[in-house]
Amino acid sequence: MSGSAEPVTQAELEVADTIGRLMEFWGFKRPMGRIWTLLYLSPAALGAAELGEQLKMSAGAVSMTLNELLKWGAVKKSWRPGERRDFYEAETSIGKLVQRVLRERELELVRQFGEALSNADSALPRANEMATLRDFKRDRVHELQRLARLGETLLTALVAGKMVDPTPFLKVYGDT
Amino acid sequence: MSGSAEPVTQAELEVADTIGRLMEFWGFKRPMGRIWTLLYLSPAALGAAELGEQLKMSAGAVSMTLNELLKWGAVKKSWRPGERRDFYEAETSIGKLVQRVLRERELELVRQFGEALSNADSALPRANEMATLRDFKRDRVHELQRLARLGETLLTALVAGKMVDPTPFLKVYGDT
DNA sequence: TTGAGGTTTCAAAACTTCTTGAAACTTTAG
DNA sequence: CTAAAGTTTCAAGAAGTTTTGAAACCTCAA
Repeated sequence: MSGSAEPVTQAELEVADTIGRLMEFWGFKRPMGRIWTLLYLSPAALGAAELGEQLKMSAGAVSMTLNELLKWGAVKKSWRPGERRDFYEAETSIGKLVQRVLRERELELVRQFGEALSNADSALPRANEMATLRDFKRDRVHELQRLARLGETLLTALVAGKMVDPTPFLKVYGDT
Repeated sequence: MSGSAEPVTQAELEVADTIGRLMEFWGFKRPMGRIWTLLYLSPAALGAAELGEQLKMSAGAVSMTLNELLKWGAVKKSWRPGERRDFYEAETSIGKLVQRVLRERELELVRQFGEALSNADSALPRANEMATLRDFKRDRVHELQRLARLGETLLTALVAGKMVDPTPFLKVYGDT
C-alpha cells in the first residue's frame, strides 16, 4: 500500500489539469499531461500508487498512461535503493520532447497526407471526360501536394533546429 | 430538391476524407474538412443540398458545418443569378487560413496557459513550509512560464510571417 | 516452489461528442 | 399576404472514447 507522500497542493493539481488540457489539445490524452506534471513538480521520483492516489486514477489507468509517457520519453523509470517497485521521474527537457513529437508524429502525418494525395492524383485523371474540368481538379490536387511538401520542409527544418521562413507558406498559396 | 450535379469521383471523396482526418487531427471536426475539400475541388460553387448528397450528410449537419467554415473564413457564400438558395465556394488561400487559426486559436490557447500558470504561481508559495521544496516547485512553474512566453513569441512571429528561430526552444530547456 | 507485492490486460460501464430528423423559422416570389 | 423553398435549431439517438475494476500475469525473496 502506497505511502501517501506529500499531499500535493490544490495549486499543483490545477497546473496538472491545465497541462492535461493542453496535451489533449495537442492530440494526447489528458491523463498523460496530468501525470507528467505531477512528476515534473516533484523533487523526488514517485511511484505508480502515489500518482493514482493524488490524481484519483485507477491503478490500470496509471499503468497505461505511464507506459505511453515512457514510449514518448516524457518520463523515465528510476529505482530507489531498498524498494522493489518502480519510481518515475519527468523528463525536464521539454524542447526535446516537442522535437520528438514533431519528428515522429507530425512529420509522419504530413507524409501520409502527401501519399494519399498522390494516390488520388493517379485515380483522378480517368474520371471525367471534359478536359477542362479534369485539369481544374488535378491542378487543385497538385496545389495540395505542394502544400504537403512545404509542410514537410518546414517541419524538417524545425526539427533540425534550423531557422524557418514561413513566407513561402503565405506567398505560394495566395490566390491573387 | 437538389440537382444532383456531377457525381464526384471516388478519388475526390477519398481526398475529402483524408483532409477530413487531417482537420480532425488539427482540432477541427472531420465534416469541416470533407465539405471544404469538395468545394475546393469543384470549379463551380455548390449548394448545401449537393454537398449533403455527395457526402451523405443530413441537411442539418451540412448547415452547421458550413457555418463553422464561414466563421473561420474557409468558405465564402456566392450567389447564382436566378437561384434563390445560397452557393458556397472554398477559400483557396490555405496559408491565410492557417495563419488565422494560429492567431485566433493557438495564440489564445498559449495565453490562457500562461495565465493559468501565473495563478498557480501565486497559489503555490503558501503551500509548503519547507523552503527548499517550495523553491523547487516554484522554479519548475517558472520554467513552464518561460516556455509559454517563448511559444507566444514564436507563434506571433509565425503569424507575422517573420523568420523563426527555433533554437531557444531547444537550448533553454535542455537540463544539462 | 510458494506467496506477497506489483504490474498489465481487457471487457464492461460511464462519459463525450457527433449526427440525425423533424419542427420552427426566414425569406422571397407571386 | 400567402405559400413555397430553403435554412437553422435542437432534442434524441448513435458512435466513439476513456476509465474502471477485477483477474491474470510477472518477479523476486524466502
